Amino acid sequence: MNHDATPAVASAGENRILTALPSSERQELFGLVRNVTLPVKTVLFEPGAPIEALYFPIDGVISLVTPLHDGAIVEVATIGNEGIVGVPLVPLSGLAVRAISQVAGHSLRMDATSFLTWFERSSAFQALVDKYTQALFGQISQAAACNRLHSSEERLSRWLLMSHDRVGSDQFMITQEFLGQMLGARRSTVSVSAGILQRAGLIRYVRGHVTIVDRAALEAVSCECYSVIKTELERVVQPEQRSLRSPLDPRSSL
Amino acid sequence: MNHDATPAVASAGENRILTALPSSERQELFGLVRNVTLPVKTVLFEPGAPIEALYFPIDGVISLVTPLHDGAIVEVATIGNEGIVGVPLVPLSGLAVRAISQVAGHSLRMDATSFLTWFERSSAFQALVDKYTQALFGQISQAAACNRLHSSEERLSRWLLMSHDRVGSDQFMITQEFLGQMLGARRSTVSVSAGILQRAGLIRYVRGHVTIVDRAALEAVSCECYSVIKTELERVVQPEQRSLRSPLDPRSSL
DNA sequence: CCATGTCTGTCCCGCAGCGCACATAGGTCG
DNA sequence: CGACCTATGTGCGCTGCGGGACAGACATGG
Repeated sequence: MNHDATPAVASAGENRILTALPSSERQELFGLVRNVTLPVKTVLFEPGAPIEALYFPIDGVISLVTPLHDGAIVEVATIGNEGIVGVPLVPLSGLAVRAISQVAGHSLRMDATSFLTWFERSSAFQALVDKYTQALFGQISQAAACNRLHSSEERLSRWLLMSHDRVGSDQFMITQEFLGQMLGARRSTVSVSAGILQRAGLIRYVRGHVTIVDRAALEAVSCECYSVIKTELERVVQPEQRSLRSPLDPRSSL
Repeated sequence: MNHDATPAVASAGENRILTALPSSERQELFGLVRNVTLPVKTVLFEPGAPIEALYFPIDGVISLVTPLHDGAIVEVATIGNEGIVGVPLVPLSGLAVRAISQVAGHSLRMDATSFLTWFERSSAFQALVDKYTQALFGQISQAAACNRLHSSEERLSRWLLMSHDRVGSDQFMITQEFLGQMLGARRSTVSVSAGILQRAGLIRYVRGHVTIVDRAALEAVSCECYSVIKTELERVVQPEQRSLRSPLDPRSSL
């Protein structure tokens, strides 16, 4: 399933967390990772299972999903080359979610022990990981609100945009059945929503092959959550700045 | 709004994170905190605003909510004496959510700088904070799924149970209007759901005063999310153990 | 004790999306 | 080429809940 010695650079380039490191550290870290190919539906870890390895995606999309007792699953975050799969990492403990690849691609795999060692050793690495963890936290929070209040069409558009950003291509594969699970919607609902987008000329969708045709229009259809999440993720690898949004109403009293 | 020198122990006792620390460290930490009273609707921080202080609730309930551009807000997590308000903390950065007290109570307030200092200095403190952060992460993930798939009645029951655990009493105050915002539902929807629970004899609800009458029955009505989240939060202050749930299907391949 | 504001129960309408079912088109493989 | 599987489009009834609007019960201050 995974192949060592795969060419290190894929279509979307490198993982942006690692790229943001000082080059000397980055070179050292590259010695600790292994390039693995992740076919669609590969499960990287299950809820509660201790994390043995973390993944720095290069291309493709990996989702964090919450499985419910009745077998339903709901996506809570998607991770691409802007992030890390496996944080927040606590030794001997596990995350409460499943990580599963949605769009096939490549990742750099790092042992949890190596990760922890580097986290201790490199303040640059630690800062990036901490910032990403916080952004991931925000992404999930936004998804929680989005899942509650936004329509299936808005959420579908958001999902397509987020995936478009992550795979380095206008086209990628995802079946409507699978998409329905991610969005917490019935397949037929996805079919209808996708049909609307398709007839409007925003996408093309044939047997699992999605093509983004009119990105700008898609952004207009999508809910605000897309840009909110994107902005927050961009901040992780951007140089210093104080606050995420305008400090609107700094804590009311106290 | 906040009063120093408030009696240190309230109905629900102490904050369980701090209580789990070795007593010597705990005593030292108590020198850094201040007991503050948090009336209902007190905003502790806004999305994007740098965190200046963290709160260790003693009683009462504080919610993390995601505000949307149209003014709607959705609750993504509730925090009581089992947790910390303000994590994951990254210097100069802010969380993407608003923290607002839902049920009035008391908290121990700690400056962010003191928090970071202790986080560096005490491995016990660090371990607890990290574990709680991970549990909070899980709580939000579960809420994201719950918000999508569960009925308003299930979610209402869950909310009541979680609050019941946190306030040290069978009775507390929360208006249906406010509850509706938390649940991402109309007030009238809450009224109907609450009416059903009330007529069934599970709760009493008069002008903002909720009384939990039949807790067991409430658990039966609530979705699984209540127990999933509770279990995960309990683990934080419990002695070592390896995994959250059974390591069902350890990563499929690789 | 009354006025005003708050909180709640209820009703009507409309719709998004579920549950279920079925038909068809695009691929695959022998 | 034909059997067969996968993925999609679509229709229909049902329902939970949004949107909006009122009226009654309760609380608090003047």
